[in-house]
Amino acid sequence: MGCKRKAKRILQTAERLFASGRFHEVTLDQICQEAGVGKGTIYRYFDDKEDLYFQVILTGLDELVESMRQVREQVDDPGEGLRKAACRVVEFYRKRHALFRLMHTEQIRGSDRKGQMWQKWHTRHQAMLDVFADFVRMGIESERYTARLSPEAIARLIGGMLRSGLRNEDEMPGGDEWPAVVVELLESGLLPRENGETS
Amino acid sequence: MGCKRKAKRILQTAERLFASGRFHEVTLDQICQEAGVGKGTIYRYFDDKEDLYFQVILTGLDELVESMRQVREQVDDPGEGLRKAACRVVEFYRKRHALFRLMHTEQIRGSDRKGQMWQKWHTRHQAMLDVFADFVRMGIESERYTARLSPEAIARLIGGMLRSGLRNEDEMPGGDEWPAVVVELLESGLLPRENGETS
DNA sequence: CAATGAATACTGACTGGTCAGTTCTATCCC
DNA sequence: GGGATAGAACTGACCAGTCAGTATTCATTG
Repeated sequence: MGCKRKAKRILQTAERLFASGRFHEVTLDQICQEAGVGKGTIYRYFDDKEDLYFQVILTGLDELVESMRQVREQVDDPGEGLRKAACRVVEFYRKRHALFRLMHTEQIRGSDRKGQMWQKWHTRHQAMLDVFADFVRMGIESERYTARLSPEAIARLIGGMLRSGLRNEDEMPGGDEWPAVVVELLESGLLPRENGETS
Repeated sequence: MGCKRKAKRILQTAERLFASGRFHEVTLDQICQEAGVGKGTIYRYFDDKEDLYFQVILTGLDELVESMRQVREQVDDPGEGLRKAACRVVEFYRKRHALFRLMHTEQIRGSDRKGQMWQKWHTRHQAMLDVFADFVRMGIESERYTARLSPEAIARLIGGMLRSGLRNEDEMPGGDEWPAVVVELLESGLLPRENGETS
């Protein structure tokens, strides 16, 4: 049982290192050295390298999901909700850029244990997107939005845009602004328009 | 100098295998076996495993860029251009799903030769996005669009959305439709609106 | 056209290094 | 004291990359 302080240090170090290089470029010796723990200690808390890798991702994603759900609880207005949620995501990944890289370095299938791991990843990622989808749905139900796409699909689009923005934040306009701007851009495509159609 | 038939086979096999697993999970023995060439032959055409990996990506990306540039030559209307370009991207990656995975499995920096490689990747990726950006710019200059974001930024957003869509095509509405729908959704956020503002 | 030989393309067994994972003893600190 | 930990030393698997030898191609010559 013991304190999980060591486990936490290992996770933090691993997060940083795994984000700075590919899986095979990061050695456990490196991790335990930089974390200031013995190599054996890693194996006290994690099954193997692969497990450690996934724990890094999953614990990080859990934090994000938790934070997103708060937004859903606290906000009623769809537009505001979408903007707040977007800002939340961006803030989170900005703070933990290492995790961002890691999270979106899409790794691959696999029907074994690794498959289960990606299953878990998928669940959490979905949970995050669901927050966006819920706000969109809210907007549609209250007839503020009209959409040719499902809320889930739109949620994914938002996710994709935020990801692109994060990857190139230097090209995005001032500071905390851009996530809101991006969401508004998309949102205004959801608003019903009386006059001319797009195409 | 002989035909590069073998080189091509190696590239094709490598594309498939690299897309199906992470870099360290794919062995050269596997590649040369499935490609039906001797291991040494790989080294006749490629410097090393890393080089092979990048060649797969770069040659693929080159094809896509070429295809995108055609769209720019052939289309004048911004809206139509964006839609066509989006469809082109999606078609391409649909045909070569392996490449899609590979392309967007963002690998990591590195100041050595690997850095140069990512430089090249970046150039080509930029070239692809530039096609979108050019159409957006065209729309802005002709005063059809008004945007709070730069054409480059918007191009990235489009890229992000298409990527999300491709990753989950099953959730997207009917067949070849969705790229156009997605672009129109964003485009309608670019059209000037007389009445109420979004926020 | 066949024979010759040189150049080039190719093969796959082998090697050396790397590293995940284990074990064990000395040490820490609760 | 006793459980947790450090970390050195070890092992065994694995695999990128090599290279000596074989096959193929092609130009040259009688």
